[in-house]
Amino acid sequence: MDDVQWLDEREARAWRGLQALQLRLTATLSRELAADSDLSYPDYTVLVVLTDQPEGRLRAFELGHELGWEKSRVSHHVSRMVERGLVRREKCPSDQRGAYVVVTDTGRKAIEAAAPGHVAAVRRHFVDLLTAEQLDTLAAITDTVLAELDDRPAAQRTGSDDRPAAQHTGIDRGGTPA
Amino acid sequence: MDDVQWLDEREARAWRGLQALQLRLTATLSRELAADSDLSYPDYTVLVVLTDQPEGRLRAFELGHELGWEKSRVSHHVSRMVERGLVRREKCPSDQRGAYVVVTDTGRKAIEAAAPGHVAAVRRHFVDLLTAEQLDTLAAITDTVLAELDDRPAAQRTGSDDRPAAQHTGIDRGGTPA
DNA sequence: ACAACCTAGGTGACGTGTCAACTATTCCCG
DNA sequence: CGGGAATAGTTGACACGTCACCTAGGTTGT
Repeated sequence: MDDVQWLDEREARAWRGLQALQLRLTATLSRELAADSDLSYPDYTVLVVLTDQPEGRLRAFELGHELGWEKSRVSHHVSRMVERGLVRREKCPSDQRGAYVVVTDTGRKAIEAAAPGHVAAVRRHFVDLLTAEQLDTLAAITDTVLAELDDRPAAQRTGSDDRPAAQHTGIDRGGTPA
Repeated sequence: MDDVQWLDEREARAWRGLQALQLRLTATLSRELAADSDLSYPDYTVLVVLTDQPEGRLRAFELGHELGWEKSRVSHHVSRMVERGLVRREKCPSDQRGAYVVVTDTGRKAIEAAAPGHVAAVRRHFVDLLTAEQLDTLAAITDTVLAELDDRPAAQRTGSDDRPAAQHTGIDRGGTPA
């Protein structure tokens, strides 16, 4: 039974590194975000997507699609955010099943206050440490892997099966923060 | 107040990609692992580290150190694994505060059964999709970023502050599974 | 029109993680 | 030796995520 192809040294280094990176980097970023704002990291990503919309609103399934979240995760997290006044739900006139998630003024203020610090943290701990070539290679890697994952639909994700697009920390320079 | 350095296109692509990758890849791997074994992904990583030890045992803080986990996470997770018979706790004779975490026969059988499939999944969804150059670049990236994170100790981690080493899926070819 | 099916969303239970606080031991230094 | 500081580990409260399941509303085909 032992014709298993274990990872060789090069493969293991990359794989272990990726896992450690994920663990430590997201922990650090979410801790720093929590320390100087009232937002958790998931809160932040939701608000980024919503404030990117012209009306500050999105159907729940579209939000889930942007974030790559399952619908139940969207629902649970939106409920928590509603309790804290960051977003509110509105019913959808054209589809009686539907629900809009709308950013409130409180939510807008919160992300505007948090964004500069968070982007700085992303730079400090990640982006600014890498060369342009490394960034491009990383993007190529993620494209490859995500493309393969999208072939196999992978359980109940909201929306159809192209990969999530948002989750940024603010792309454009000089627009609204996030 | 708007002298914030937002991310440019190249930076945003890499950063978004990394986040999406992390989300989708870990979700897929842990779902597949759960589907064809009785182990969660955290269970698996704990058992990998323990079964790498000659005696199948490690002090709790060493385990946390290997995994990059905080001590309370170690404690909580070990408690859950004890309930399911995968590991047990033993007291440490040389340090009265201490506790060993020891893999049980059940635990050993579980990881031996799970490892081949999991390694195959890591290959299928990740390692085998990338070139040697991409793997090396990725390892370089993670080394750089983790080195920076280790400078700023980052809250209560178990043990000292060099970065976690294990979390592999089996490095050597032909050794024990894991 | 009607049944079968699909889609949008919510819910409850439960596993997972973090933080803060606490106990118990050990270390270290005057 | 004695007392403060560091270390090892646990615990409880709570945020986060997933799964399985449920409801209700739309869609499609005959």
